Amino acid sequence: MATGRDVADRAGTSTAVVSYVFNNGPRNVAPATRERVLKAAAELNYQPNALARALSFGKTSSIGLIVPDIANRFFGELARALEESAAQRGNLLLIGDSGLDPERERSHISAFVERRVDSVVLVSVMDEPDLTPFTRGEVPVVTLHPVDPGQGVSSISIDYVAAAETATRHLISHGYRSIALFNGPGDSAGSRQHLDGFNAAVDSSPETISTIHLRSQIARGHAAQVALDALARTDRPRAVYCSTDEQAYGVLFACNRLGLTVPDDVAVTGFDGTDHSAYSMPPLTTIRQPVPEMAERAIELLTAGGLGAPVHESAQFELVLRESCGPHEPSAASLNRHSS
Amino acid sequence: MATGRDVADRAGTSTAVVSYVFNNGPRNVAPATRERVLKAAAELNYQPNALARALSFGKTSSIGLIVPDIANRFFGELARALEESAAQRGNLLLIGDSGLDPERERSHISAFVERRVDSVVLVSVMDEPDLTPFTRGEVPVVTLHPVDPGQGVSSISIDYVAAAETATRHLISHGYRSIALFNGPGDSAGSRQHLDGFNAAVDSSPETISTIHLRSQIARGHAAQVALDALARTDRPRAVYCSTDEQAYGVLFACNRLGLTVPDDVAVTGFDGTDHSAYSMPPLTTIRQPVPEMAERAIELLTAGGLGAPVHESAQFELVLRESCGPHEPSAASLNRHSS
DNA sequence: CTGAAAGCGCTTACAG
DNA sequence: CTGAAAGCGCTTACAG
Repeated sequence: MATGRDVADRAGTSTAVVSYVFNNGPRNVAPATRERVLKAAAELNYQPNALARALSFGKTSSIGLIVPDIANRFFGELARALEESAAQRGNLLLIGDSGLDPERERSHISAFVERRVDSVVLVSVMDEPDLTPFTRGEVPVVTLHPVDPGQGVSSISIDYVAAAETATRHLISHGYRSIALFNGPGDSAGSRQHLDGFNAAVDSSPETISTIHLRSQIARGHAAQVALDALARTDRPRAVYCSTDEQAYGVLFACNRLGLTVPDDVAVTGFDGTDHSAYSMPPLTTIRQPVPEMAERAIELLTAGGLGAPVHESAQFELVLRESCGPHEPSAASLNRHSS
Repeated sequence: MATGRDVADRAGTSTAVVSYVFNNGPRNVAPATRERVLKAAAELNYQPNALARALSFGKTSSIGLIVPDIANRFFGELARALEESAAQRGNLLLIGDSGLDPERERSHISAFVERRVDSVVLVSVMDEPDLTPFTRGEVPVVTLHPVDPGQGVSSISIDYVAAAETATRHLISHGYRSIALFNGPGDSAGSRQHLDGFNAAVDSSPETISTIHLRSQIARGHAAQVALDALARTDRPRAVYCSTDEQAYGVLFACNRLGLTVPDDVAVTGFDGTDHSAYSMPPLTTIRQPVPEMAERAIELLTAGGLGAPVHESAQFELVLRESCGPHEPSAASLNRHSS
């Protein structure tokens, strides 16, 4: 591939001038010279080497994104939004998929710092990811979930506990007295937050609510299996709070297989609120995370320059009322928006 | 951040030696010296700069992937599979999302060649993407859809026409005589292939089949809208062949809204066959693309070294029989991936 | 086994 | 307005 040297030679000038014209600065170039350079570059199909540029310039104009599972719609929508916001500021978004594997996440973290991305957006698969490669590499990061303030990185996230409580309360307000918490796998910080919010709603209810706890992987198929078992029992719950939309789809599927009608036999709520939640059968009542806003804000923080003191911002979730919980009153709809 | 120079100084040696120990070659290093280097590196949190490394080494060990829409499950699964295959060979997969925008695709293409990825996997949003940046940058590329052989790049893809014909034939074999082709937007090469396969099946049928042509964006919501209009009519088709699973989900949703039962009132086939197709209501009969195999093969070609003559390989699709077309015979059922 | 030096392809003060 | 030169942080023949 042609280099700046080749272009300079052909244009009868120096590499400095080639650089000046390709960067519109920092020095002026005589119009005639600029023409010659452009012409030579075109003839040689010159494509500046971004590696060399970044090395001497000290910036790669790229932002890394690490997500647990890129095939999950929520992260797909997130990547799309981030990419858009990054592109608007002239940054390239590099997406790394951990495939739900901590080891792969770690390897992406070091790959990104070694490649000197300017900053990174992280959604970790771990409770306490090792962020030191970032901090000692001085690369600013914002996580999109709560993070220990001692880690020295920023975060933007909704209040999961409050959101879980809101959704559970909604179920209770429908009169359901037997509710399942359908949580994620393992004992992660995330699943604890769902549990806390769920319990808060149950405990503060004047009525007695009977609860059961179910868990499954996030994958739809696995959730369906677990739901199939749990809902086949005669003492099945009247409603189920799901910690992700994916799991809710699995529950919906299981109900359908068992001949159970949603919401008449079983009510269901989801969590995340990607646009597909409007097209499930029935459409899903769910907690919507404000993905575009979170993405925009994350990129804003990251491109604002320097790593100032870490900030921890909270984003507003929204309980989106649809059909999976039963009919709701018009007034209830507006009441339930923007809680917390 | 610490550099190799810093490490060398602290270890009382040269940068060459630092390089030798971090790369295990190409020269040997005395055990004692290696220890000192490792120790110094650890103390300084040394992270080799991959930019500089790539610049002098002439390889970035990274593969670019460009997809039309990363939020689409099919591309999500593809990215996951590619990432896996790439990682196994010590390569980082960089994912670029075009967001269905030709301009963004172009910008990713140049971004990737400027950053000197070693090779790229492309799924274009265009019929005839401009591949010259790749060819003149000498970066090997494989597209995952048919491509003009004159372009000088490789491709791996299923035979869309044959697949479309297979699915349509299946619909006809169920006895449906009024079939809609639910195609993608615009007059792309892709939609023409679906049309050709569809027509081939219809034309070769001994029975007369009445057909109508519908089109929508790939997005589920848009497909649902179009289906809602088309299926509300009294002369609605008895079956609909969809060019993607996403559109099929939209059709399923529309049927549900209209009180139509699938497959009793309307039969539906999808295309792509991501794992979610097993969990729609009802589970979707669809054409499955062998994503893991295609991904593995693509990475294999790309990492085999050098850009030999472009190859054009065809992958095997599979008609996965489920419930959205009506009951099928046991013999056919052996193809059924999911049973309930 | 180890080091000084050139080179990868850019950018940018510094002189002219 | 333009060029020679140093520097970004590595790797790797080439000498010792």
